[in-house]
Amino acid sequence: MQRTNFGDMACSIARTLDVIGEPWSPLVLRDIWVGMNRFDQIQADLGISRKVLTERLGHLVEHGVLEKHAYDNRPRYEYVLTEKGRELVDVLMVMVGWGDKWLAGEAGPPVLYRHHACGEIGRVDLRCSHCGEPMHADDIDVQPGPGAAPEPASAG
Amino acid sequence: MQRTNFGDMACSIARTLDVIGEPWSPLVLRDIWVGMNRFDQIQADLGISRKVLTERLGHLVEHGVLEKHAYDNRPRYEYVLTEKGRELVDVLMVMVGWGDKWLAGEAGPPVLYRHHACGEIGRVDLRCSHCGEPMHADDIDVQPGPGAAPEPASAG
DNA sequence: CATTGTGAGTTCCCTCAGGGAACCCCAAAT
DNA sequence: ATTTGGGGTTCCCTGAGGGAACTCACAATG
Repeated sequence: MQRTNFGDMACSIARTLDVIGEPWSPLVLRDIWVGMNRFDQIQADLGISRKVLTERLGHLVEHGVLEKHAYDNRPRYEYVLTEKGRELVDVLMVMVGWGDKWLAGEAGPPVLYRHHACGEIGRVDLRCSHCGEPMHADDIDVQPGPGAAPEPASAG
Repeated sequence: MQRTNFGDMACSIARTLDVIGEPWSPLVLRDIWVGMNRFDQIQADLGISRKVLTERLGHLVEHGVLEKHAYDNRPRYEYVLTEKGRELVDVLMVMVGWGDKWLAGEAGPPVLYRHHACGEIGRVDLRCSHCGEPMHADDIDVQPGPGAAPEPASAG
């Protein structure tokens, strides 16, 4: 719906929302991430309208997050994550972490992550790329970068 | 448009989207995070309709992400992040990281983060809570957790 | 050959959410 | 008494999402 164009704002959050901010887009991405690569699979899993799914897949392909590959002589396609798309999954993983902690309730988290490197169940943790210490909202100061908007303050 | 209710899905992504998935919500959160705590400030900064801003602030308060505080004898309020809300900012920080890398272009990132712990400009990095090694989409296997849905596989 | 099946969309109508602008309420300040 | 300003409401209009039916290209089947 998003009539306002977020992509033009000098803010990486708004720009990212321009790519996956529309309703259903993150869930479409999730499905493809976990191996549901075909139109009807995703449609059935999410219960999304076919019209909207068509629109979302097109949008994600257009933005280079997905690629559409033919897998048959017939007109059959599957959608796969690009490198850009796989890195976008980072955002989903952090959403899962937050949802698990604050919204899962009694039942506990719906899924668990087994980390290849250590073989254990783990959660994702945010750390500073420079020093490796935890990095959260209160651990940083936000300051203008090279691509900051000229006058009206905006927050990246 | 009679949105499908994401909050009822057995998926922490969908549940998180139920809280901040609506258009504008992440940008409202961002504004409050960087210190724009008042209705008219946010409205002017984002160019959002006042009606929608009212609705979004109410929704975020209702879900415990924001608190509404009177700051005057007059009916004046400011919105502040709760602990739950501050942790939600993690999601925004990762969105910023992705947007900076893939969408910022020539101009470079609109904002920079200075990390209190080390004093340096840093980005946020995802690591395994168990072993501390990098943790991204390809570094994990997803498996059902205690709160998984009974039959239809869901990923989240 | 005609029929059936299937994945991947299109098309159509209906309702409801977002945009925009005007309006309202309350408590200072003048 | 009137103005100002923050914090919303109310109104109408447009357009996006839901849902279901329809289409299209090809393969397999009888």
